[in-house]
Amino acid sequence: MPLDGVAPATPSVLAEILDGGQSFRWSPSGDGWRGVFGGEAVELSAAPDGRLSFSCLHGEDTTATAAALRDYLDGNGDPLAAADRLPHRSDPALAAAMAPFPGLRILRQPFADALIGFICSANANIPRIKGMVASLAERFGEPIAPGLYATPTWARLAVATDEEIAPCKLGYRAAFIRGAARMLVEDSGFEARVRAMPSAETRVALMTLPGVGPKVADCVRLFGLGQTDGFPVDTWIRKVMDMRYGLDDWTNAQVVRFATVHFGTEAGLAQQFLFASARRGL
DNA sequence: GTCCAGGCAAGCA
DNA sequence: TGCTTGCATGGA
Repeated sequence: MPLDGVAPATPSVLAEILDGGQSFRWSPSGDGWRGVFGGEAVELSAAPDGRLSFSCLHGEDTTATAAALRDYLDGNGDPLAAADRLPHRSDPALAAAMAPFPGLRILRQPFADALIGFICSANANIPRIKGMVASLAERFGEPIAPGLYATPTWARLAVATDEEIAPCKLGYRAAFIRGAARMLVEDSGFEARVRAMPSAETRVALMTLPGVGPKVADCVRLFGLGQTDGFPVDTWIRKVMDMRYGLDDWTNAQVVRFATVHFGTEAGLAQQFLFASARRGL
């Protein structure tokens, strides 16, 4: 059925939104996508003109799923207006990166989805991250539709045994996931507290979790907490900033500061345009 | 077989 | 504060 109240996205832009490295929970299905966020499982597709439609893969209450999906896709935001607030008029490299992806937006993922995904992301490529996240969900999450499993709870992950978690092939990330889960179970107010913090404090607080350094903290801020000024610097962004902005001899911390000043409150969206563009070799 | 991957933590200068 | 190294493993 139609998904109202969400800015349009062409099929190629929808693909970049869902499967471009923000979330690791979507896979191609027919002419659209099938995926999970939190405890929702849906199919989602875009018409050539950008109109979105979806179907709920579980339960009866399609209205609640539509509302959740609208929020996930930033239905209250205006991606074109947000993009226009970026300094594309004076920044040709940014303008070139933006052109292929009109309507690209930052997903508003559940905190746990972002934290689990990006702890797993350390030193792994996107296909592998998707495998790790799917494996964790299948093993520790509740089944919600055929072949689809909800994001595991912290409580369940906190008590995962070595034997249980080994088949997920997380490598050294297994200790990070379990350690973070234990901290979040121990401190049940953590998420609400960091949500109420200013960006800089949120970043420091997130970095107290095992497996969360500056880059993962910025990913969680941006994708899981709606802090749009987050500017994660990974290997791809590092290359872009070196080549296009001449920052070769800057540290990552300096690059983050540059991006915050140059791109402003929508720095995260700029980052996503640059990331998408770089990864496609544009 | 080699290189790389949406890095982090620990050790050290 | 900033640099170096080790880390588990699979994808390309």
